[in-house]
Amino acid sequence: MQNLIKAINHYISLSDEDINIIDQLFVKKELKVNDSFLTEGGVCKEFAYINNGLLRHCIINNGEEETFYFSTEYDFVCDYESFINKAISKKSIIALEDTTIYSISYSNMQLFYSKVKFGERFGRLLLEDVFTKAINHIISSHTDAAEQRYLNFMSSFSHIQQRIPQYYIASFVGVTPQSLSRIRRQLVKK
Amino acid sequence: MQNLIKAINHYISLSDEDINIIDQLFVKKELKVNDSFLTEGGVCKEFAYINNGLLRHCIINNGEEETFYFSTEYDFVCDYESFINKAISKKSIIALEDTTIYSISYSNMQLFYSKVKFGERFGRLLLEDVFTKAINHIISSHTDAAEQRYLNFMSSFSHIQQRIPQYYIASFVGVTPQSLSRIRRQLVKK
DNA sequence: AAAAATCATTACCATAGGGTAACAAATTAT
DNA sequence: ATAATTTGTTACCCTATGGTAATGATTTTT
Repeated sequence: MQNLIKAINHYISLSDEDINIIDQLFVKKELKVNDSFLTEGGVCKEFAYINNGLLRHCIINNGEEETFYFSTEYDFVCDYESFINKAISKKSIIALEDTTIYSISYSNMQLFYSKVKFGERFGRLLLEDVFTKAINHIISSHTDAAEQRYLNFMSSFSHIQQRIPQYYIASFVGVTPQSLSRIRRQLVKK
Repeated sequence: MQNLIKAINHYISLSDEDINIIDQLFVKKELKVNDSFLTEGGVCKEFAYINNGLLRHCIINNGEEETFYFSTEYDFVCDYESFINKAISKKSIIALEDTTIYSISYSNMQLFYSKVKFGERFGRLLLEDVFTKAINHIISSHTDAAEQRYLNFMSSFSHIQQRIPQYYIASFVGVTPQSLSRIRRQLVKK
């Protein structure tokens, strides 16, 4: 729970009372490899902090599963669209490694916003961060060719890059594993 | 100012006092065609609501200008990354039409968050909306071929589609104007 | 350890989209 | 109205990436 407190504290300052509240609202959960945090067709019922482990966000398109994001230790994870609107999600979030999370339900999250002194501000600041990353991701995928997108991935996710199989990286980069392999070969040449 | 109040009121309920505050914090501004709301290399010093008009978000890459978003009447507009961190922006936001905005400075925005009763919540809820759209955009550009991305554009921006030149649409879709022309021809055939 | 399964690489051909250029259509300026 | 400029379309060739298949390499299972 220490890490979670630290992560929230990064955005807002927490009183002892706030910490107590957080302690009561979040629940520790364990995911084994291949367990789902969220499954396509269900509703995302929790917002979570990853204490350790690695998750993969994917979506099925024309029967093809595409990986579009990775979340790892010290990240917050959620399908906001589904969580916020209690809407059916098209996404799945699946453990690539055994993962420990601190999870909070929707209703508890609302309590967090109202009871923690700067709770709303935390929500806003966290979203500002993730939104900013999302925009940069959009621009990169708009602007950059596959090789550069791969390099972008390698620098954005340098800390977890060795823990992810090539074919998921290929999917994230938006190419086939064959193309990624070719791109990697060309990069070695240089 | 009526429209702005309505737009904020969509997310949070506003007291008369709140409305008074908003009235004092936002400033009406006019942009002529080709005027910039934000210029590359500068800092985004304002967050704004578009009362009427049309803006184009772009970024320069290898000397090539790429359009990656459009904002129009009833939208909020800002380069969050720059605004929040007072950081140099790589983006420009330029008027495609004469545009009227209600603008608020960074420091006034902080006053908004603290003085308007549910100000922080407004910030969070608005970001939840824009973030959700961003994610869907990422997934679409990840998943869909050019023709489908064009169709997605046509449905997401159906209300303003006729007001935007083809070459900006092509850029948004991520193809050359020649390719877009080809795609459009093929769609007509069908 | 051997066999099976999974993952990564390479090769070959097919195709979507880029680049250049020419032209056509539409808009703007004179 | 005419000329000039800007925007959109078409054609041609080229390149990056996809798809299929075969082969190696690695990991997992027995």
